[in-house]
Amino acid sequence: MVNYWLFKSEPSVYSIDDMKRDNAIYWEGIRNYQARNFMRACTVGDRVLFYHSNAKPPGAVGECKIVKEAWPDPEQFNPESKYFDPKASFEKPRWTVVDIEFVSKFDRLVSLQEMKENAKLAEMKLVQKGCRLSVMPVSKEEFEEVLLMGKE
DNA sequence: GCCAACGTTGGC
DNA sequence: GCCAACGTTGGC
Repeated sequence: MVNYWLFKSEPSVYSIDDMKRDNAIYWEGIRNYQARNFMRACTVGDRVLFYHSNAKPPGAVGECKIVKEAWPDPEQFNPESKYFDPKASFEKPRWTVVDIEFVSKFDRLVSLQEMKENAKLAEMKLVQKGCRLSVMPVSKEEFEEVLLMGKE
């Protein structure tokens, strides 16, 4: 079964254009348990909305897919990394990454405001107040609606 | 740059 | 286990 997700990234740190250039990466640096647990539920072939947060304007900009399921985030073991976690060990890793691959960049950005204004997306986690999750599930219908909004 | 909404930490 | 203090996220 295919699941649908939304991954947030700050474009000043890593944008959809970086994603397009690199083609496939592991999604490093998630340090929130809820987001981590969603990543652990990702399966190969799941579809991902790529979202620009802290941007002007914030919004969905493209599509990716899961190509490798959860494995330990190597950054947690690296003292030089800003994602280093002294409480993590090889025996007991705390944090997880998944590998994603670029699928497409939207013709146009689908802004957060547009998504809030679309009645079909009223139940979407993203548009609900106080949602700061950087990895979150999306329904099939919501995913397809956002894809449609990103065309033309 | 501000600040609301959370999540995490650590003293007790 | 409570909760105050602190840190982070992310829209505006």
